[in-house]
Amino acid sequence: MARQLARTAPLAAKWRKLAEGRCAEKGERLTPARLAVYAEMLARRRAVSAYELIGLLEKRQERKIAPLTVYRHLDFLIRTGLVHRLQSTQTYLPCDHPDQAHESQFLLCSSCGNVDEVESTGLEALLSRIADERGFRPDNAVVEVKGLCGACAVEEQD
Amino acid sequence: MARQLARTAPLAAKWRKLAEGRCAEKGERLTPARLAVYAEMLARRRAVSAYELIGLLEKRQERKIAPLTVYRHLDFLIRTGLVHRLQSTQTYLPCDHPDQAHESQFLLCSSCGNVDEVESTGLEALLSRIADERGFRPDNAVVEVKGLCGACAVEEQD
DNA sequence: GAACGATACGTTATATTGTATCCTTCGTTG
DNA sequence: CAACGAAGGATACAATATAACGTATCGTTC
Repeated sequence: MARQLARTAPLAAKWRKLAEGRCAEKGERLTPARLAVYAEMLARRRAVSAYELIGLLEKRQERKIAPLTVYRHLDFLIRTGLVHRLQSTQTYLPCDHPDQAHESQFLLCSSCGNVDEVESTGLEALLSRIADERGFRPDNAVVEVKGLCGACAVEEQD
Repeated sequence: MARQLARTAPLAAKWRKLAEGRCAEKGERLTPARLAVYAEMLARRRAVSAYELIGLLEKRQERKIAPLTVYRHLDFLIRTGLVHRLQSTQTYLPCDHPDQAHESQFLLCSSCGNVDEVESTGLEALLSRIADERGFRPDNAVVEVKGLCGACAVEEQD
């Protein structure tokens, strides 16, 4: 197992602490395999598909990894709020707001692929109100805006 | 071709007119095959997956239909605003607001599967503002709220 | 109406994303 | 350490979506 640990992407203490904290809160176990997947995602800091992630992990660990394995780890990471799934691109992104669990909204740049995670309580409130008016009891909301990020919008003007 | 037309789901004049109007606006062609897919979707009036739709069409037309065919028709229907794609369930739903093109938000019931299409200009405005504050130039927004519809929420109380 | 370009359609194969099943391993707890 | 439940692994497969290529159809222009 020491070998496997040695082949995990470097993980800043900040993120490790965060993961430990979340697991403690939710009564989940933070295993090396789970941590390895999280570390790999943090090493990229961008949205990756599940299969991209498999490739990255296989390369780092020099062994085959079954899709199901990664999907289970992703489930875990999403359950604990450490990772978000972007529905409109079927990709996964480590949460960028370590402070506390929350609902997020995302701005996806269709040019450079960058994703900006934002948190608007105003938007959440409005969504709640809209649901409420229709007798709908909301559980969770997917809000993903596609467009051009600031940098790419500027470039395009030229 | 008469055979194929005969095996198209019935399509109320209202929806046919709508499709014709949208095509005229956008310079698209409204072919029998496209209309058949639209009619099939309207006959269900609920969100269906692409492969469900293939099955329905194959049954009605008594012949094999390649996935790509249906995906192309779906592209067309989405382009013309006649159909929405629900990102969080990878399903497709005929638009329920025939008046004019628009951005929609969706309330998806996780119990009965019903989808309520709503249109909130307030929400759109807020999303624009959030994007604008970050220099993001929005193109289109995915807003999909999962939860329990009124009817299912009541049932669950028992 | 013949020729042409653009759009739509069909077929085959394949890529991508995600699950089912079954068994093994690990960690805790008594 | 025995027993139990959670986590991990292997194999197979299901579901969703696209690539590449050729053919047919439509609309225009001559």
